[in-house]
Amino acid sequence: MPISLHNSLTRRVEPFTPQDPERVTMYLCGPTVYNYVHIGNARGPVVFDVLAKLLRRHYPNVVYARNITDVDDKINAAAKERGVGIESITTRYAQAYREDMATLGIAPPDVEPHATDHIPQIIAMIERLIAGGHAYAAEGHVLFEVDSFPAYGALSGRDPEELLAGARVEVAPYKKSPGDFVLWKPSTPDLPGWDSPWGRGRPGWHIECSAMSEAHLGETIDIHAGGVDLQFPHHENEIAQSTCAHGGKVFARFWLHNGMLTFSGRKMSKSLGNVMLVHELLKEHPPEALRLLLLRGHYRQPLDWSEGAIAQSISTLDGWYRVLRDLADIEVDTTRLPVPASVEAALCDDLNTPQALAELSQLADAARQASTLEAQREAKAALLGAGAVLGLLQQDPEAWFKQAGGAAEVDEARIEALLEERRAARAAKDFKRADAIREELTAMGIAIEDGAQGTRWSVVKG
RNA sequence: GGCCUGGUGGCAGAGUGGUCAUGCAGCGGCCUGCAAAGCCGUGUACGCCGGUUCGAUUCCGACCCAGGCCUCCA
Repeated sequence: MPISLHNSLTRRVEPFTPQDPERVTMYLCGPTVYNYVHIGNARGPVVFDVLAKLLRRHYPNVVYARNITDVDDKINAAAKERGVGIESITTRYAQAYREDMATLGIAPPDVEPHATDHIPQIIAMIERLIAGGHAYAAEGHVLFEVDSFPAYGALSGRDPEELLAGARVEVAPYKKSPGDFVLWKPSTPDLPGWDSPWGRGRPGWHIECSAMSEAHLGETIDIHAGGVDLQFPHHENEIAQSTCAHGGKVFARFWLHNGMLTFSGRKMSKSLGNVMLVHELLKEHPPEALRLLLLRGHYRQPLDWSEGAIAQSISTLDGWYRVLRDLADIEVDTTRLPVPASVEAALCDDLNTPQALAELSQLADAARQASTLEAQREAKAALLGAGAVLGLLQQDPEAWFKQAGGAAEVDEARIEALLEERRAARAAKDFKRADAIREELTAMGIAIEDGAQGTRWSVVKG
């Protein structure tokens, strides 16, 4: 089934055909590593992880790059504030980012370029831009000359003239035009810097992504993804830089933008101070529920984060894992899981994950009702296959039910002892005692179910 | 002010020019020692006003409201 994706360049859903089916390329703007990331920062990585998984089922070779920005004024500020070196900040938070992403079930990208490993490429690209008349040096800075690129503003639907009128920021005196942006800026001795034709300095933010995607994916890439808040100016600037550095070649054929995560209806952002750190959320909630929550809305729509939504996601996963637990003895070949057609169709339609999740619920119903061994095997494989492409349902059902919400400990021995005592009480028809034990377990945060296969327990998650 | 999204049942959230979204919660029943789970059944949903149409939640226009971007931002 062909994949269709909404392309921000045309504002339409278009059939996706790669430039080279033997090498499909995708780039996602990664984090600036100066602190832990918040859950809003994880939305893009999660939805585009699903896209990467989908693409890999359609094409033999997908190269997915997600960068690490490890040179930035915010990093410098954080290092100074804490009285530590730049590298101790970037190393620490890059590692924390990898861990957070992995815990959310996000597969590592094929390439994870670091900006500081690409300084020669950045300098070379800037030199090309200057040579081509698209950039100029001024007072130790190098600036991109927006007027040299007539298509500037096409992605975000902006008229360059109006942009200048709307500029809220004081315009630096060395700029030829207010819209010009920094490619290279000078560093003082206390700041990280590299020797360059323009003196010791450091790169601007936008040029990093252009240089890194060129280095690893080539001059024209198939898909460039990121949050919609990066559409302007970051992505617009990337297009300007890369197109001009590549003699007018198309930079990215498809631009995908995910909507913002909101909290009480407001964009979750560091500057508003309404952020929920992934690092903190993982202490209290099962990671899979957080991932599911991020996939419950269409990626281009805003999605509101709330405790209630987490609880709903947990309930949903409880239901699905209950089915898988009942089918635990059914053997399926997990190395070749099929993606059910209904789920495939939903995802191929501009990554409609809410629809895919609705289909997953149907598959769970079907699996629950399967009666013959063959039907059960098929239904379980379908459920696991659907889960695999979404990055869900991949753990042992028992592990799901027995894990605490976050880092809390579960005293299994004590639970088993109480359940054994309750079993004896029920056998003796001492229901008063049996119910008292159940209440005790409830107080411990343990729920139980009496079924045909005996009594099962699970941790009540928050 | 400019540009761009979106307003769907108690909540979340897809979708469609004319019979069903789906999930969570609720209600009734079956099952159960009682629960839980499961099963069966259950709800005058599509911001407002016009227009096009045999028929509009779906297309068009105006309006109201919410959110995002306008060089920190996923």
